[in-house]
Amino acid sequence: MTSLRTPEVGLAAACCPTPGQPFLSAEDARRKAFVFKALADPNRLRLLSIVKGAESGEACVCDLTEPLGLSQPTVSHHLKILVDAGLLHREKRGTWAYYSLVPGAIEQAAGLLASL
Amino acid sequence: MTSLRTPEVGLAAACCPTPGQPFLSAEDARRKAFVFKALADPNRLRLLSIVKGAESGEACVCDLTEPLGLSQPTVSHHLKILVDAGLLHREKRGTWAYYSLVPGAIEQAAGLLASL
DNA sequence: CAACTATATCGATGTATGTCAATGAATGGG
DNA sequence: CCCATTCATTGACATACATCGATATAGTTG
Repeated sequence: MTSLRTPEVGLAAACCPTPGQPFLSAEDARRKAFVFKALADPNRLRLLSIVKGAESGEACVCDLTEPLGLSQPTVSHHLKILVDAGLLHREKRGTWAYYSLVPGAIEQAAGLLASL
Repeated sequence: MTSLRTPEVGLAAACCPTPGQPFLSAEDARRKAFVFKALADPNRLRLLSIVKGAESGEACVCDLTEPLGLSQPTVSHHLKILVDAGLLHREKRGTWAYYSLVPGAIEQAAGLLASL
């Protein structure tokens, strides 16, 4: 990605219905596609699944590297994409970075489909 | 696409919950990601939106080329991806190919998120 | 059968994406 | 203050993908 675009806020901007349009505008489509792009990778779905199923509701990178069989930089990369899409929340506590589901984000992403 | 893989059935195979697993299996993740991949493109979302909003519930390729500003081969390509994902249904009547939403497919795709 | 129309497929091309090894940045412990 | 640990960033590379023009296929009509 050239990434000179706006930081992209993910779900926060992709949830607005545009009633007057005959069909999905290019901008709305782009914003919604951005969220689905984050969901369009098996390893990212598994990351979401692990975080969702975690006892404490959160997981650090070191917990996520081994079950997926990916390198630490790769996991970090995927987590960033999920955070940018508004699906995961990142909290740094000491040396560790804890990732947790953004409340309601999954449901909101599902709602993007209903408002096509 | 190398496309020597199995034809990939999209939603039909991506909807099975696997209760015993600690988290999403690699295979389930792959199948679900396949559906989200189909949704991860702005033009494909707009195609779905147009078909959904069509009076008759269906649209032919010639109706879809102009509003998106894409070439006919490109539109055909995107439609094939949506059909393979189980989201659209294709019916050839005479010279025209009519595309319509697979009933319940959108809701089913949304359900994939709930069963992470 | 020939000509026309609507779609699909093919081949090429530029860009995006997933992945890793190497490196950098921040924190905590001796 | 140095070192170990945890995570993020960078650079490189191979693969996947979106797109188009050209071509093939199939149905329609003369």
